[in-house]
Order: sequence, then C-alpha cells, then structure tokens
Amino acid sequence: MKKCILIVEDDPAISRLIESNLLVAGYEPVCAMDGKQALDVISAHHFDLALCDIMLPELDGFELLPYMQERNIPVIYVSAKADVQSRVQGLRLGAEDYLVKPFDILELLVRMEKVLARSAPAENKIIYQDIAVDLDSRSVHKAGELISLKPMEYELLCTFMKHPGMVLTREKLLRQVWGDEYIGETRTVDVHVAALRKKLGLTEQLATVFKLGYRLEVEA
Amino acid sequence: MKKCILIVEDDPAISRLIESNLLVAGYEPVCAMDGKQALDVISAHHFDLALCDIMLPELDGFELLPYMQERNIPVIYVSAKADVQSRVQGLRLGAEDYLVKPFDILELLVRMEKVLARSAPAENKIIYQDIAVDLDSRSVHKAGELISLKPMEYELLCTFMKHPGMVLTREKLLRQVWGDEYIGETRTVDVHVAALRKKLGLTEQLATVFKLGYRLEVEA
DNA sequence: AATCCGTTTACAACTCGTTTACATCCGTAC
DNA sequence: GTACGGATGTAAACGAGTTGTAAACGGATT
Repeated sequence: MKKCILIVEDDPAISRLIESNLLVAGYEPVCAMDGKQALDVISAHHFDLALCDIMLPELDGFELLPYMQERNIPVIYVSAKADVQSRVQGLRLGAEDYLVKPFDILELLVRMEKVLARSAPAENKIIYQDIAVDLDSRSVHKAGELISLKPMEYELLCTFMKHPGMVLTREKLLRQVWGDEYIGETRTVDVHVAALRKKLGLTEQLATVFKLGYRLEVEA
Repeated sequence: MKKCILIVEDDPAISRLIESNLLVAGYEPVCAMDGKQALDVISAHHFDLALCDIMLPELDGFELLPYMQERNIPVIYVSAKADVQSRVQGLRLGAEDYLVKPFDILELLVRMEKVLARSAPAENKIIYQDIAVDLDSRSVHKAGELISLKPMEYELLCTFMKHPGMVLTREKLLRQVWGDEYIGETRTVDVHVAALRKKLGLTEQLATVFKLGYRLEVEA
C-alpha cells in the first residue's frame, strides 16, 4: 500500500515540486496550503509522514507539531529558516528531521525513507503475555484460542497493547480510539474496558487508575 | 550513567573541538584517529553512538559502518563531503544522520540527543535516593519494590521530588497539587505528608519546617 | 422486522479526601 | 527549667465522588 504523505507548504511552486517528485517515487502526497488546512486533513485521513514548512499562514509549523504527535504522524521540517535556533527548536520539539531550503530532492527522499522505516517497523503482531493480536487479520488469540471481539473492543485493546505500562486517560483513549471529534460520555470507555477484562481475563492486568483512566500492567 | 560516544576523526583540531564540547554536555567521549583505531576501540568498549568522519586513513567511514551495525552502535556522519551523492550514500547504508562540515555544535548535540533517544527510549522518571517515580505509569518504587500510592499522595510526592531541598508552604502545595481554586483547611496537607512519610519511610527526609511547611531534604 | 453494536442509564459497590479529635511536639516567656 | 499556647502528628469516620456492571435504548445494517 502506498504511503500517504502530507505536504504543508504555502508556496505553490515548492508544493507542486515536492508533490510531483513524491508521486514519481511511489508515494501518495496530499497538499495543504496552511496550518488550518493541515489540521482539517489530518483529522479526516491517516498519514504516514508530514513534510512541514515552518512559516505558514494561520498556524505555523511549530504550532502544528503537537497535533501531529497526537496522531503519531512523524514530521520532517522543510524550511527556509536556516538559523541554528530554528533547527534546534524544531528537532527539540520532536520533529524527526529538519531540512533547509533549497534542499536536494534526492536527499529529502532518502531522509523520508529513513523516518518511515523507523516509525513503520509495522509489526503485524503484538504480543502481551498469552494474548496475540494480528493487525493484518484483526484477530485476537488468547492461549492459542481465537477470541471474538467487537470492532470497538478490538481498537481499544490495540491502543492498550501499543502502550503497555502507560496510564491512558479516558480522554486520551477517546481521542485515540473514537477520534477527536467524538462527543460523549467518558463512561463509555469503562463499559468497553469491562468487556475486555471479561473476554480476555484481564481483571488484574487491565488496572484502574483512580480518577484518571486505565493501564495495562507490564508485568505479573 | 554517562553515554559513551566514539569520535572517529583524523583532524586533531576538529576531534578536540568535538571532544571538549561532548565533555561539557555530560558525555564520555573517546577519540579514534583512523578507521583501524576505531575498530580496536569498539571491540574493547561499549559505545552508545559514533560520530564518524568519512575520509579517513586506513578504513574510511563507509567501510566502518558494517562493523558499527554489528555492534548496534548508531552512527552519525560528520563530513566535509557535502555532495548529495555522499549524503545519500551515507544515509542509505544505514547511518542515523549526516552533518556537513562546518557544522554547528549545538545542532550536532541536538541530533545526537535524538539518535540516542531513539535507540534507548528514555524513561520518564524522577529519582530520589532509593525512590523512583515513573511518570508514564504513575508508579512509585522504593528499593525496587512497588509502593501503592493514592492519587493525592502521588501528586504530592511528585511536587516534592520536583523541588528537592526547597521549603514548600502549605499554601504553595495546596495551589500546586489541589489547584488554585481549592478552598479548605491547610491541615489536609499534613495528613497526606504523614501518609507519604509512613509509606515511603521518609520520616527524616520529609522534614517539617516549623510554622512554614515541609521540605524534602537534599542529602542523607 | 430482526440483528448487531455502541452508547447511555441506573444503581450498587467501592475508593479516596477531608474533617475531626486528640495526642504530642516545639518555641517562647517567665 | 518550666509552663503555656500554638503548631504538628495521627488515627478514625463520614461523605462525596468514582468505578463496576447489567440492562435498556437507539441507530445502522441486513
């Protein structure tokens, strides 16, 4: 499957240049002309990587980063801002790389490959104790036996298994599993957690963190 | 523990420049002047990261890379070879990054941090004596054993551990832990401090400052 | 119309924070 | 040094708020 790449760039010439090169390289590029547009498209579609300019109308590249991180979209900054200050800031904030314009398109492609290779060691299986989740077939086995989970339960389980040992608040789970725009009771999470505990025998391991949320215990 | 960094660089001026900066930044740098020397030191010691020049006597930087990978040492190339060809080659072969001389030392440090963070997913922890607080899992260990703290106790402990040696008044603690708008007795703090002292054996360390508040002693 | 699934609701069970009450400690004045 | 008053230590209990859970509800799909 082609990798989806978001290009956030207000200069149409550069945007088109990158877009056409990504197409040739076998990616599926999507362009956004400013920060607000970028926010719109990332809440609508999934992206494997974002190439971000920094000086942008509406929301700048730095302000955009937290939203990208929330969706686990790695970011490479591509900016005319060549000063060390900006480069350091961009990397410190959490960008995966930082290229200065004018950049060589081949180098961009190689650095993209590296970032994608890092973030997509897309293991199609996650193991936790005697539970195995196969991401390709969306099936869950416990002690070798197939367990039938409803879609929402499956998504929730995946989220927990991708972050073992970490406290996940109800709000975080809602955003991650249900999506940002979801409006509803946080108690809904509790019901699904209860279902997971029951179906998978995770009474102990899927621990309640009072007043906060839940945590998939990492040991014992 | 300090991170061990290998510097492979035949120009003594540059080598020393990097070395002294790494020392200041809290790393433990080791210098090698050519490829063969580099091979010797990596077979003798463990390194967390290597900064490699490319044009080197004996073995060049590209030839060195497989040996580094064999030992799982991530490599950042630092080279005067600025052509795209070399940069692409270095990255494709498997280097983690590629900086062109003359480089800014601050940018080098930041890019090193990122590589190190990748290879050793830094744990989000606060340590005080034999007590470790893990902020991700919200768990507290003392001398390796898990201590179960109630939400308020946990928050209070974090506040103390973030400001060791500082006197924290009841009012400050109430604002910090309970929130600005909280209305209630300041004595509440005392109860929770007592719980912390009891659960974590901090009778001495979590000292009372008469008429003022409390302080987590910084030593002994 | 029937089924499936996610959400909401309702209530029981439980947890935790605050308050209270009293014991103890500390500093100060005499 | 002693006595007093205010400050702190601590255990216990109450009540507000949180979570577990089953069942009802409603929208979507078949």
